[in-house]
Amino acid sequence: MDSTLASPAPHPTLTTTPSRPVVARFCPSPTGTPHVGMARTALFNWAFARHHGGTLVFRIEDTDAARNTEESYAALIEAMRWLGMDWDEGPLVGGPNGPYRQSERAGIYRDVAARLFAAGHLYESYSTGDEVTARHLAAGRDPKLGYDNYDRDAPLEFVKAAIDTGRPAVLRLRMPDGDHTWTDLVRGPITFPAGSVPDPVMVRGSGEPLYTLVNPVDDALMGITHVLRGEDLLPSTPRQIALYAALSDIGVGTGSPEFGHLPFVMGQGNKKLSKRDPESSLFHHRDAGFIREGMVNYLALLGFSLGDDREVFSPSDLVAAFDIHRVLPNPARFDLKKAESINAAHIRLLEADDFAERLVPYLQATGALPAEPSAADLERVALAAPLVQERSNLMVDAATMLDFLFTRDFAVVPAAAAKTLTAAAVPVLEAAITALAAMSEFEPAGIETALRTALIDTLQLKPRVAFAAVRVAVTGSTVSPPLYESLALLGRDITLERLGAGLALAQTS
RNA sequence: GCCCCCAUCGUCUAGUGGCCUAGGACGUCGCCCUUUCACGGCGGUAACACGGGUUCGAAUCCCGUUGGGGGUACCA
Repeated sequence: MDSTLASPAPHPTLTTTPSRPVVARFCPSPTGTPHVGMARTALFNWAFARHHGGTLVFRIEDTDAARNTEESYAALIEAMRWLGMDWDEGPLVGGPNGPYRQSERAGIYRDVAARLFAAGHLYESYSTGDEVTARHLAAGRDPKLGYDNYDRDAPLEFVKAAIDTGRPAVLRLRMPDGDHTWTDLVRGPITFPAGSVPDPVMVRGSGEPLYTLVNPVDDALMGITHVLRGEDLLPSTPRQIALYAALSDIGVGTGSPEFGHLPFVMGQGNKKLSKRDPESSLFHHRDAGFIREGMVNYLALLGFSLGDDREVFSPSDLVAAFDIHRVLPNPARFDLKKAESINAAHIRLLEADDFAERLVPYLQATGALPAEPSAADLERVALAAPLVQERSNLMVDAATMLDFLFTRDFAVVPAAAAKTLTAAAVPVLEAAITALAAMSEFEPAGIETALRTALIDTLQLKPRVAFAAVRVAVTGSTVSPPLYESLALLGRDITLERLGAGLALAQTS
């Protein structure tokens, strides 16, 4: 479904610097299970890099040893692979600027921090939060104001007293004077007024570097040209830009990348999709039956559109059309209904054998298929899959509808039995059994003829009444794939057996 | 409190001053097709937050208000 798209005019900064190839990055922290908002951020970086023929760096920000786990690191990789997003530098593939896990880069940060300090960009700060507040109060300022930059030129006695008590110093970045301004790729010009950004802490008293230092240092060292990230990081941009300038000054990197702040992905109400919410879990949706094309497509629609009225598109369509300047600045709600509808469209687009193949794990998850299905099992899946491909929004819908064909402990859904397998169904099932038992060859067209003759013509029943009883008795549910094909696939023996059991149920109702 | 961001149908969006009595999709409602469920088809419902400007003309530009969100850490 690739198609040629009229490309909108590229942004000036992207066309006037062709000598600077795009290097984007995706740098999650391995905490918890992959989040749909995180996946959307990864997707936009991936699409951006691929659209511009650039490089995608995948970096793991695991400096917080207390919160990071190997398990979620593995989940991150799995998520990227499932969605089909490849990377040019990072875990598993390596690259010229490794290592790509921050936990393995401690020496680099120590070195850079020392040089920044030596050059005067970082300074030692001894003030505690209480002291800062006390100074604000004494000066008649709002005590909620942030750090007051006091230690830039703290009196010698203050410093000596602090050292005497054994209090360690943190290292702060000396922010430049004047307004802090940049042109955001999705929001346009943004300005933080002079004095509104206090000198931020870069290195803890313990000597450990903070995210505020580590993230820009790696971006500089890895040659990142474009940073696309969540809008929660927007207020931290001024201090990052200041850091890039300081880094550039000591010979690390070549200045600031461009920034684009992506809108939040919201849940119900006006809240960010929380990590506690199952709807936020990428794998939850995969297990529920989203296919990667559907998930990628829906995620792309959260803040982006092609501009025409086309909403169903492939990952390669996305790459071809992606334009960071078309990304909307306002938050988008994750709407499961819409997501499922997009997913359904992609399921229908699948080749029949591809769909059958992807169905296997879902049939295994329900227990319909064994862990190692036989060739006959797979053959049966291939024959049955086309019956449900068009009627499934999610892969589990398909697996659920097909369960009656595979299950060994068949049982009619109680609600369906109560509704359909009543006394009125007795003559219907009796006639169906007689008609089907008399058939010579058990195939769909013949089954249709036999049932229509016996039930519609002879018993003078409405089709919806006649077939409902047969459907429930044989498939266990009022909802099923097309009836004649289903019976044929099940085979005559099992069909008659289930009709007999259904008849017994109806007689005792 | 202070700083920043955001604002078109319930939801995602199209829309970059006239093509807009605002288009599409999801949802929802009704009808058609139909052995169930889907698919498909037809039709309905429903929005430019508010107030001022600028302009011959504003959903589109500017200002303000209101509302929502984020930040304000020796978390990331």
